[in-house]
Amino acid sequence: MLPQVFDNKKNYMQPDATDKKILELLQQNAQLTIKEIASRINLSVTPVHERIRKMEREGFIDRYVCLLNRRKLGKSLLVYCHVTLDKQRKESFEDFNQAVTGMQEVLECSVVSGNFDYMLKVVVEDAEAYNQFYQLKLSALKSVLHISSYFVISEIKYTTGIPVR
Amino acid sequence: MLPQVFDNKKNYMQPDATDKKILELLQQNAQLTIKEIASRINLSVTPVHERIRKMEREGFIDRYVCLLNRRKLGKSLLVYCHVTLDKQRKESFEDFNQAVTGMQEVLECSVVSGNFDYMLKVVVEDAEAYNQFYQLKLSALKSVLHISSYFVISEIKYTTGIPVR
DNA sequence: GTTGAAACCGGTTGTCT
DNA sequence: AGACAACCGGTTTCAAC
Repeated sequence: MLPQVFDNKKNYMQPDATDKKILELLQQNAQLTIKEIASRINLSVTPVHERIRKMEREGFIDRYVCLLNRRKLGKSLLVYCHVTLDKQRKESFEDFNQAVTGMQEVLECSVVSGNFDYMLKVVVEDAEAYNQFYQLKLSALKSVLHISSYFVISEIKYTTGIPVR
Repeated sequence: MLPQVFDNKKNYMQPDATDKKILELLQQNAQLTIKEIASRINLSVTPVHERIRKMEREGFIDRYVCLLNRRKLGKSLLVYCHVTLDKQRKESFEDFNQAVTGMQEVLECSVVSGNFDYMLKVVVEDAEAYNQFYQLKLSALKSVLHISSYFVISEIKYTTGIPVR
């Protein structure tokens, strides 16, 4: 008998071609009924249902959300920021991570390679609201040394769907 | 009687506080049943149902999607790119917009203010896959003059939920 | 993997307040 | 505009193939 470490194939399960088709459809429209998905990929409802549940259990499907129209809700301004931290302070990164996680205006925040430390994506009402955010929240953090702001003039493409082929 | 241009309040309908609570919940978890939402905001199912349908009709709710775990699906590398176009060529922007819209690796693409023209968010398998994308797809476009790539080392925050308060 | 059936539950609609 | 109840359709589970 093989030692346990070699006996766990099921933990490394990967979606097959059929699973990937299902994921593609759900990434575009999570409201599709199982019935509808089944008919599009020429299967019956039972296996489609089982595949979806399995992928949810295994963590391939993170969660289901609705996407709102930010303009309609008055959040017309999108800004990408480059942030550089003060490396002198040992706890800068932890402090900044925690602060940013709590800011509703910040949709995305990543540590990046290059001549600055963080890339942020920020959503606010307008230029004045961004000024408030910039002055009172972001640059107010002790860990922040420098910020560059890039205002979005036109959104060409936005999708949450990752390639699954 | 008022001229027609003043007689269209319904076209400028905005969500009230109850609507916004519903949107907040659906942004976090679109699988919540109407029943569950109703109980959380102390209403019965009928008004919740009507409010959701209205916001879908009016375009406040764009669509419902499922979010996948990109690492589990082998797309481990996230890259932000700054792209500068060749302004000599009149049709550069249209060409670039169209090309990028068709690239599955590009999740986000925006025209920005500043010392470059576009901000892109790209998802690929690994460094080698990014090299392929960079060499064969992005820098292969005639309209592209310059590209700077910023590799994501650590994703601190990612949400699709915009602030609705 | 398929079919069919059955139980269940949520969405949907109409009526009433 | 909200509550209540009845109906309909999809989900979920099961058995048998």
